[in-house]
Amino acid sequence: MKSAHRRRTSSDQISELTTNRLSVYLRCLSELDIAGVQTVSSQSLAEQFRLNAAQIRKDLAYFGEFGVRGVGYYVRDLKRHIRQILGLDKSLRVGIIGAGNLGLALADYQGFKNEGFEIVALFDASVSKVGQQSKGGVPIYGMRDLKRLGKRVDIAVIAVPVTSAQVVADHVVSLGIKAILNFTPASLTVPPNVKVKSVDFTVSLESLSFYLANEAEA
Amino acid sequence: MKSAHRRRTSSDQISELTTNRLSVYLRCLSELDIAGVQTVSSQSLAEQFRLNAAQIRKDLAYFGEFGVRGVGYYVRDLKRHIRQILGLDKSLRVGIIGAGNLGLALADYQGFKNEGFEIVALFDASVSKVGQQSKGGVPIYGMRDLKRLGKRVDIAVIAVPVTSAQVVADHVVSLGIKAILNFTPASLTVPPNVKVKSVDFTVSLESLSFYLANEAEA
DNA sequence: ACCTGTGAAATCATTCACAGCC
DNA sequence: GGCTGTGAATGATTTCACAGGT
Repeated sequence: MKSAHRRRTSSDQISELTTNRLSVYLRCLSELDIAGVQTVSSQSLAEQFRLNAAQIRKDLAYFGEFGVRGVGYYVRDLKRHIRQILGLDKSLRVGIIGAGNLGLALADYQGFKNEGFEIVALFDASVSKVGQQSKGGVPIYGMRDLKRLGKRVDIAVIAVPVTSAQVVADHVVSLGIKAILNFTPASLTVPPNVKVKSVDFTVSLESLSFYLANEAEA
Repeated sequence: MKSAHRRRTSSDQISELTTNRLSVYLRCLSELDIAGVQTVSSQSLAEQFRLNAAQIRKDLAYFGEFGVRGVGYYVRDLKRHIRQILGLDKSLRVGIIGAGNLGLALADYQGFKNEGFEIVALFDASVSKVGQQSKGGVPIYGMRDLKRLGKRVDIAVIAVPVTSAQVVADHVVSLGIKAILNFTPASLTVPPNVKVKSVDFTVSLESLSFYLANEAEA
C-alpha cells in the first residue's frame, strides 16, 4: 500500500472501547518486552485475551501503520507508539481526594506508578488526617490546599463519601482540572470539556449477582 | 396490551450493559424511595444520568411490564422487582482474597453492605496477617482456610498481587465458586460456567490520559 | 395529557475475508 | 507461508416514533 493512511484528526472520535483495549495491549507488550520477545502478531496477541485478531489490527490502524506484513509488530516499537497515543510519554500528576481506606489504598497502589503516573498528594477534609501521610509516603493535605496545589494535578481521583462527591467534583472542575476518576457511585455532572470515568464496585458485584441468579444453572 | 409479554427464558441473553444499568436504576430508586417519591417516569429517570428514556423502558421490558401507562413506575414496586432480578433478594456472601491495602479497604467498603452483600472473610498468604481483622472487623484467615470456608462464599474478590492472580483464581474455581470480581490487571482464564468481572484501575487512568492528550483541546 | 411497551430505523462495534506485501 | 490493513458483512445496541392504555 502506498501509505494512503489518513492521519487521524481530532474530530475523529475514537471509541472508549478502543482506548481501553490499547491499555490492555500495552500491558501485554510490556510483559513481552521484559520476556525479551521481539515481534508479535495480532493473532498471538488476540489469543492472550480471547479477542479477535482483526479487532486488534483495526484498533491500531486508527493511529497509523505500525505492523510489518509477514512479520507482525515489533514489540518495542509498538509499545512506544501506544504509550505515545495514550499520552503516557509525559508523566501525569494525580491527586486523590479523600484519604479514607480507599483513597489511601489507591495512593499506594503500585500499578499507577508503573505506567508513569505520579501520585502527588492526598486531600482530606478531616483535620486530624492533614499532615499525615500514606504508608507509601504520599502526603495528606487539607481541602483548602487543593486550590493551591490543584495546578499541579492533571487527574483528580474522587474517593470521598458519595454525599460529597458532586461538591468535590465542582471544586475540582473550578480549578481547571479536566479529568476525573470517580470511585463513588454518584453520577457526576460536569461541563462537556471535562472527562469523568467512574469505577463502581457495587455495579460490578451486582452484575455478578445477576449472573448467579439467572445464568449460573451449572 | 393483553399481556402478550413473553416471560424471559434462561436462553435469552441479557446484555451486561443492561444489567449494569439496572444496578444504576436501583440505586436511584432507593434514593427516590428514601425521599418519599411514589412514582417516577422513564423520562425523569433518564435525565438523572443523561440516558435515553426508551432505553430504560426497554431494559425493564426484558423482565416484565412494571410500568403503568400515563403514570410511570411505582418506585417501591420497581425497586423490589429490580432487586429480585439482580438476585439481591437473597443475601450473597463475599470472600476477599488478599488482605493488602486494597483488600482491607474493600472489606470495609460500606457500599457493599448496603445492597445486601455480606463480607464474610478476608484471606491472605502472609502468616503475620492471619488472625488479625480489618478495621471494620472482617477476620483474616490463611489461604489454607479457604478450602474449608469456601463453601460459604458465593463471590470471590481477588485483590492479590497480579503474579498470584491466576493461581488464586484456579483455586477459587476448584472450590466451586462461580463468580469472581478481579481487581488485578491479569486476564484470568476460567471455565465457561464461571463469571469474571474485572476492575482495572490502570485502564481507567490511561483512558483519561488519552482524553487529556487527544481530545481535551479546550 | 401523559406515559409505557415495542417494532422499525439508525447507529455503533465486531468479525470476515481477501488484496497486497514481506 | 505468514501477516497486516481494510472494505464489506454481520451483529449488537441505542434511539426513534407511535400505537395503546390510564
